[in-house]
Amino acid sequence: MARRRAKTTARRRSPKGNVAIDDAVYGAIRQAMLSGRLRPGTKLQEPVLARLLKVSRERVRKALHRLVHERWLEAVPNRGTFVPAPSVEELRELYEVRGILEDAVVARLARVTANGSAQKLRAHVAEERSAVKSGDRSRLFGLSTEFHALLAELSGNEQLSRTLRTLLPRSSLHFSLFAPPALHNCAGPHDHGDIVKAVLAGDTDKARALMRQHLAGLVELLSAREEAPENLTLEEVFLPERGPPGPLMNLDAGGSRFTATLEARGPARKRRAAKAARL
Amino acid sequence: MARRRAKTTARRRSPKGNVAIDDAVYGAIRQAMLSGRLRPGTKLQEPVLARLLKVSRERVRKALHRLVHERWLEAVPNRGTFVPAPSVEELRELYEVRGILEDAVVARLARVTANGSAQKLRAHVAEERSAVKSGDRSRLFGLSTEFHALLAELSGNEQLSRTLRTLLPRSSLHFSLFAPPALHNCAGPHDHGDIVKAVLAGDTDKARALMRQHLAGLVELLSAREEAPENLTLEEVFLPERGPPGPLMNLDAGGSRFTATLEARGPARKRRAAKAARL
DNA sequence: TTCACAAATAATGTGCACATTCTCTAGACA
DNA sequence: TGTCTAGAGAATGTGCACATTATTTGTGAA
Repeated sequence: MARRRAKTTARRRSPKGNVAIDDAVYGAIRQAMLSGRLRPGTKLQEPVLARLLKVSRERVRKALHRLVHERWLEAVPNRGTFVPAPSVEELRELYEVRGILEDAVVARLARVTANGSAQKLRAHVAEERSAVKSGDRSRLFGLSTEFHALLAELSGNEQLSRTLRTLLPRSSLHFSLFAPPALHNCAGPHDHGDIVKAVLAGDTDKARALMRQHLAGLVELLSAREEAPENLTLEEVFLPERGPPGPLMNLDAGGSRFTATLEARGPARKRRAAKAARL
Repeated sequence: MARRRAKTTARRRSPKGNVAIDDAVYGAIRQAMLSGRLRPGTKLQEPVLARLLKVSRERVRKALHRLVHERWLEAVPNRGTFVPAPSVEELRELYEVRGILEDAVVARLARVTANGSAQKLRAHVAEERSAVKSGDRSRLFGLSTEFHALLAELSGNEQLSRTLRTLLPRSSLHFSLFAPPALHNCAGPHDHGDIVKAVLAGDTDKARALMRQHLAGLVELLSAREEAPENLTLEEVFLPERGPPGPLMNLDAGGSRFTATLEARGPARKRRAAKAARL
C-alpha cells in the first residue's frame, strides 16, 4: 500500500496544476482541428493520444468529453470519438443561424464601437493578410474562424459571443476539405477587410450586407467539393516535426485566444496511408 | 479477487441499460430545475444525489458534468456544482440573443408552416391554459419554457432549434424566483396563444412584433424582484412525496420532450430551513 | 477465391480506493 | 464577546484495475 501511495503521489504533477494540464490537452486537440490537420472522419483514440501527449488516459478522456460537448467532436458509444463530418444540409442550416447572429453582431458593432475595437480589428485583418502572403494555410484557417469570434466578442454582448462561438467549430470544419488551392482569390479573407471598414465607418446597412454576402460566399464553397486529401495519422498530427523523442508539451493553455501557438510549421512529411475510420 | 469480480458483475445493471440510467439521472435533475423546485444557489452534492436516486456516485458525476456543459448548472472546482444565479445584466443579454433567434423562428414559421405544426401548437397552448386553471405552477414553468423550444423545433432548422435550446435553461431559471403570484395575469402564457394565432395566420410582421413584446415583457419581470422563497433540501426535491423508503425511480429517460412526467404534485410539505450554499 | 464464423486483440466504459481540498466546529487568546 | 487558528469531518478529484464492447485476424468449408 505504501508503495502505491508513493507512486501516485509522485505521478500527480502538482496540486493546482491539473487544470493546466487539462487545458493543454484540450488546446492541443482544438489546435489540430483549427489548423486543418485533423480531417473529418478521423478517430481520436484515447490510448494513442495519451501516449503522444504524455498524459494519462483519463486526462484525454476528459478533454475529449469536453470537446464533444462543445461540438468540436462527435462521440459514438462504445466506438470512440471522431472528427465530425457534417452533411452539406447541416452546414447550410448552420450558416443560416450564423447569418442571423452575425447580422446582429455587425449591426451592434456598427452602431457603437468600443474604444480599442478598431485597433484589434485592423490588427487581425493585417495578420490574415500576412498569412495569405506567406501561404500558411493552417494559420489562415484558424484566423478566418477567429475573425468571426472576434467580431462577436467586440459586440459587447457576452452571451451573443458565447452562442456564436458554439457554432464556429462545426461550420468551419469543412474548410480543411473544400478550400480551393488559391487562397488569396477565395471569398474568405478578402471580405473581412471590407466588413471591418464598413463597421468602423458606422455604415450599418453596408456592414450587414457585406456580412451576408460573405457568409453566402462561404456556403457557395460547399457545392464545389474537391478531392479530399489523404488523412494523417495521429502521430503526424500531434508529434512535433522531427523533435526529440519525448519533449514535454509546451502548448498554451488554450484560452479564449487560440491563435498564439499557431507558429509557421512546414508541411507534414512522409505521408502515410491512414486508415481513416469510416463513420 | 474472485469476490470482487462477482461483486462488480452483480452491481452492474445491464450491458446496454447504462445509458438509460444516465439519462434518468440527468432527466431527474433537469426536471427538478424546470419545475422550479431547485432554486438558484442550491448546491448539488454528489453523495446525497447518489443516495437519493439510488445510483453510483459516478453516474451522478457524469450527469452533473453534462448539465454543466449544457449550462443548466455551474461548477466551481473543488467546491461543487450549483444551480446558477445569473445576474440581471446577464439575463438581459440572454434575452437579447433570444430575441434575435426567436424573431427568425417566428418569421420562418409564419412563412411556411409544416403540416401538423398547427395541431401541436394549439395543443400546447391548451395544455398551458389547463395548467394555469389548475394553478400548477411547476407544470406551467416547464410548459412555458418548452413553448419556445417547440416553436424553434417546428421552424424546420434543426441547428436553429439546437442553438436556441442552449439559451433556454439559463434564461428561464429566474422564473422560479421572480414570477408573480397571480399566474394568469402575468405576461407569459397569455401571449403564447396570440403568437400562435399570428403564426398560423401567416402574419409574419404581427408574429414578430408579438414575440418581441412577449420577450420584452419577460425582461420587465426582472426589475420586479420579489422576496425569494425558502430553499428546499435535496431530500424534499428528489424524494417522492411520502413514498415508500426506496422505490426505483421511474422517471422518463429525459429525451427531447421533457414535459411528460411533470405530473401534478402537491406543494412540498414540511418546509425546512435549507442551508442554501452561498456561491 | 470467397464467405462465414470464431478466437484474439485492442479499444472504450466504469466501479472503487485513495488523494486532495474545502467546510465547519471547537477552543484559545486578545 | 469576538476573532483567529487548528483539527476533524465530509465533499470533490483522479489513477487504476477490470468489465464490456468493437474490431481485426485467423481458420475452415463451400
